[in-house]
Amino acid sequence: MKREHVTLKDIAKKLNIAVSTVSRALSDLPTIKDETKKMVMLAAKEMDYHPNLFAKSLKTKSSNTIGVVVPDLELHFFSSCISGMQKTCLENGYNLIICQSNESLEQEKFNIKTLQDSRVGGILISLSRETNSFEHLNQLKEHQIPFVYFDRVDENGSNSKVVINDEESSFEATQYLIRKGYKNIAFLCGPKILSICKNRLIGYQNALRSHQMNFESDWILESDLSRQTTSACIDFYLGLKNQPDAILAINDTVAIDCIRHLKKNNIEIPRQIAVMGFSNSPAAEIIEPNLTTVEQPSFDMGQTAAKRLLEEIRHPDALPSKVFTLNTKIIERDST
Amino acid sequence: MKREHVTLKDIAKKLNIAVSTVSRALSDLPTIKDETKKMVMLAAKEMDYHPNLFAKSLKTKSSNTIGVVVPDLELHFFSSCISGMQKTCLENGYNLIICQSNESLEQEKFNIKTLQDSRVGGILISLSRETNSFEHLNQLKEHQIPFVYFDRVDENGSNSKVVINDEESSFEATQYLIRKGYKNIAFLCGPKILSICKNRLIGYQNALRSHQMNFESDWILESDLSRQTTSACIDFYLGLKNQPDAILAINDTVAIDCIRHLKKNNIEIPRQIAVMGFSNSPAAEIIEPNLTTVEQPSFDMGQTAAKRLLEEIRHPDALPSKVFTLNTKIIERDST
DNA sequence: TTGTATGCGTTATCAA
DNA sequence: TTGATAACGCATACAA
Repeated sequence: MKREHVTLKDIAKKLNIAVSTVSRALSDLPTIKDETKKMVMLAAKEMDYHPNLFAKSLKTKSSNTIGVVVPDLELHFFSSCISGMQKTCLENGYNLIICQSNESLEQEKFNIKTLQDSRVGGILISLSRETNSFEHLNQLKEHQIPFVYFDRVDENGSNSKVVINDEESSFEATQYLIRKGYKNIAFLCGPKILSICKNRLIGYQNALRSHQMNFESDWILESDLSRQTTSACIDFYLGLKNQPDAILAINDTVAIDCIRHLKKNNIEIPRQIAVMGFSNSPAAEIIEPNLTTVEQPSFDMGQTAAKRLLEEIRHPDALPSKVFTLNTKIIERDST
Repeated sequence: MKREHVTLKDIAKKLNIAVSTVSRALSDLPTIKDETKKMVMLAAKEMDYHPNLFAKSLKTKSSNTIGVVVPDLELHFFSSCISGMQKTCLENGYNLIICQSNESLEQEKFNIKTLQDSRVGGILISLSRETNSFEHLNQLKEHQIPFVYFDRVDENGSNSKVVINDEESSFEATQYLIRKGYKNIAFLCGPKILSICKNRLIGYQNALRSHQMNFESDWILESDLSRQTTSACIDFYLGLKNQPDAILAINDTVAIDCIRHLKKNNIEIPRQIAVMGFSNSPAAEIIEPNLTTVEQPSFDMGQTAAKRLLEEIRHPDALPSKVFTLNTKIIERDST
């Protein structure tokens, strides 16, 4: 059973009125008689009318979809952000087109191009760990496509961003460990090209300094976030003569890999070495010992970023860019 | 710096040829001189031409996006499926619009309507646990919108589906437990409205029967997949005089909640009670003891579903529906 | 308050 | 091999 889509024309024909009248009625414009409006509404419902969004977009030069680019959809942090975005977008009649960069700059460029071709109204992006140039993003401005960074941002870019205060959160996490009595606190960092990593490292260093703590440059290691590298870092720590008694990891994934590898080496946690993470993913509650971590409001982050982007879409070039800094909270569990 | 989009017209004007010629050149149609084709291609690249997909879709009545509806984006199983879909879609020049039903039928209906309004070329869907009617899906056929089920399917629907053999996988999982020497094997099921739950239950029952095992109806419980309910089910098992010595759970989430609650009650796993799950999520490797589970090829499932949908989009009403049954594998770990 | 006419950027049909 | 022109479905300026 074939059935063509019902159009404004069909409704107009049936009611013997003009297409423009139908359009006005359905767009809820003021210049229309209440009676005809009701009539049109009724007919539209009866005939199962669905507006053709392509025609609408073609005409108005604005679409009802926004694009998202995340490094890895399977990481809970990002799927939770997306979940938040999805909610606000749906509430506002927008759709989400989702892309993954797989941590590759090349792929990220391609994603942006695809979204651009799809004429999205705006873009939400969290950078890949390879992203060291921003031309593919900044050219969006020339095309009048607003975009908002979240979590992994271009610090020097003039765009709106939604972040946590990485430096401060990391400072507080480190301070928490210091107050717990740990003396040799290591920092297992991620790719320093990412602002979140760079800033968390700074927060860690500032905390140590302001509490006049021991410090060894060997305690600062950089993992590429893979399990192998993290394990290798742990092995390195264990081989040190001045072994750390606590490890602050760049995120929960790395922290959990730490715990697993430490346990494999029969290190007791937290008695011999404590471990702390970043993000408060569901896995943090599952690993044993349960992971002490800095909670990042991922769902909220997604919502905030989406809300802001929608505003920028609605007020083109009227809005100065803005940085939203969300609060974090230390969740104390058994790994410290 | 404002910049309007470059259109076919702009290229035509610059080269002093007709719009239709430009269109033909860029569409790689045969009826065109090689020379002009090259000329147009060059100009298009130089002028940074991006086709307007809205106009294209409006004209051709087909869009390059497909929709996905999942119950919960934050569950790793689903985000992994989506990751697979994303890959094949991207390779084929399609975009993904993603919706969450949040396990609500009402929301699922709304999602379908939204996707329909967006004129997606097709839909990939895994049902909510509330979905007991399929009118909102079957009406898609009248609108010529193909859709493919994955994982949580309508068994009686005549659509293509991508599934695992739930009955057989569950039979084998149960048999595995039997061969391990467990005598009192319980089955902690999910909402039986879902075919996956119903069929896994059948597989479990068949396995017990064909091995002439003990069986108590009290051993079959139904969780709504929430942590509280699962804990309550465990409490119920522990209160039984004929206590189970192994629990086969409907999925990893439930299995992990089982383990956590059993440990809270100082039950040793697997010595006193063994636990087994379904899915092989990352958390299965993190929980202690590591969870024995049935691996479901989620990424592959997403790819297979997407590939099939694309075929159905390309050959409207030419294809008979097809069921893809993917293989599972028991991953033996320490919880059994 | 309503109708007429035009154009958004494509593709497709027909002549040339 | 190319060009002129008509649609696709909608919104909107303008006329009535």
